[in-house]
Amino acid sequence: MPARQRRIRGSRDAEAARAAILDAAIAEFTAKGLAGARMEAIAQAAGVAKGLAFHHFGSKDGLWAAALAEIYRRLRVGQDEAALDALGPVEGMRRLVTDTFRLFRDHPEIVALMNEENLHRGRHLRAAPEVRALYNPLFGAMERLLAEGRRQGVFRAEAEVTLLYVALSGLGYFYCANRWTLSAAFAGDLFRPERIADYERLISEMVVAHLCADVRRQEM
Amino acid sequence: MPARQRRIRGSRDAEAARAAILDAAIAEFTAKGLAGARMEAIAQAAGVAKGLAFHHFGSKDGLWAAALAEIYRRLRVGQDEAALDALGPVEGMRRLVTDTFRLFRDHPEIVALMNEENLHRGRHLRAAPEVRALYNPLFGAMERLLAEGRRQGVFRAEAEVTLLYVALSGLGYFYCANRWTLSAAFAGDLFRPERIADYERLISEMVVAHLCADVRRQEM
DNA sequence: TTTCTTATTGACCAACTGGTCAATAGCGCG
DNA sequence: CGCGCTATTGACCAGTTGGTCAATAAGAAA
Repeated sequence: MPARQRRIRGSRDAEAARAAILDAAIAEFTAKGLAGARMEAIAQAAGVAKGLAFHHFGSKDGLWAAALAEIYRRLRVGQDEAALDALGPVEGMRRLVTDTFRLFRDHPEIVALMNEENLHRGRHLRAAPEVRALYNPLFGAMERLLAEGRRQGVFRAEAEVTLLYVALSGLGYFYCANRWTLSAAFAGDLFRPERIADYERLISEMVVAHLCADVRRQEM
Repeated sequence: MPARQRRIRGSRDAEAARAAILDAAIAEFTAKGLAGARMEAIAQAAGVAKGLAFHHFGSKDGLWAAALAEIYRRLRVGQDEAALDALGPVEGMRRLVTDTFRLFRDHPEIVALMNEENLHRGRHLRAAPEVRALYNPLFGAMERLLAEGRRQGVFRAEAEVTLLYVALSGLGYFYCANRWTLSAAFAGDLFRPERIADYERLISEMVVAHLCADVRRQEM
């Protein structure tokens, strides 16, 4: 068997160099944003010449687009929709909320790049139509949870999946994206483990409570 | 009576020029971010020489800090906590959710600047301790709503105000902050009026359902 | 080996950008 | 009126930055 993998045409290991540049770019973009990032700094962190980054990615924008695609790949693999079905509707939905929260917590680069991409009105993302398909399996799993919940009679509220997903993501996203301004504004580090645990409990209860709630609640 | 206001020492109207620069800066920062913004573009949009911006704000960072302070001022005046008490616990809380959502929807500059400030780990905000006090009246109003709700027996869940506020804000924030990537990823413009109305209903129900829910819900 | 393709480098550049400064022009004050 | 203070300008600058390019190295193909 060949030692590792078929080497790409050219020199030592083009694939590895490309990956190193991409990793360094994600780190730099996360810390400085698109406009604030420096190609020289990225190349240096990757241990290659600056020209090589342009050789592999064409331009700063090209590198950004590649970084963004990689981010969405990580987002997809972080959400394990297969595991949800086995948990049943209530626990499955709760798990989806906490997993999404954890994903944003553990991957600041996802949050940072999504923010920056929205600053540019999703220009680079619109050019990547494959991203849309990533959400299909997740939405499918959510549909199944909702249907099963209604069948069992525990879920009484109607819910549209995409809006529900937006709400559920937002609960986790904001906490992570605005970590610094929130901490500065209200005092107290939000990322202390017990605060995180409190919040995780709050938001999963919130989603479940809504799904289980009778649509006609007592009017005060 | 003097025509308008006492003019400041110096030439024509320093205050007006300062305000024009600040407005232009907020617009430019919103569109391009801190690193992407150009001092020359800001000055041109304000109709003044670039040097004047430095004269009034010292540096790009100084201008950023001033813009950020102005943003938080707008955030405060957009939340009318006095009106909440009159609505009673359920409707008051619902109103708080929808008002916060509307605030982020109508003021993209708040969302954009908060995002960028978090990229810099809240460095500029920590230097502005007056921001902390802005939240006190809001938190006070929330506390009163919660207490009244518990007294009436409609709110059965325990809730800590700051975490509840984070959750409630996140529901509206994410929808606006990620408008472009969400639209690109799932197809369909999120800002069509009926989608907004659907979402508004969803998130206010979500918060209220949680507060009203019995902590011990039926386990599936 | 020779050749062809491609990865990789380091020097180089033209454009840009935050910031400075000397000069000027209004305005209030004595 | 003349003095002093400050807003305002436009020219200027030095450091930076995305991007280019000719030269080189190194594997694959023949």
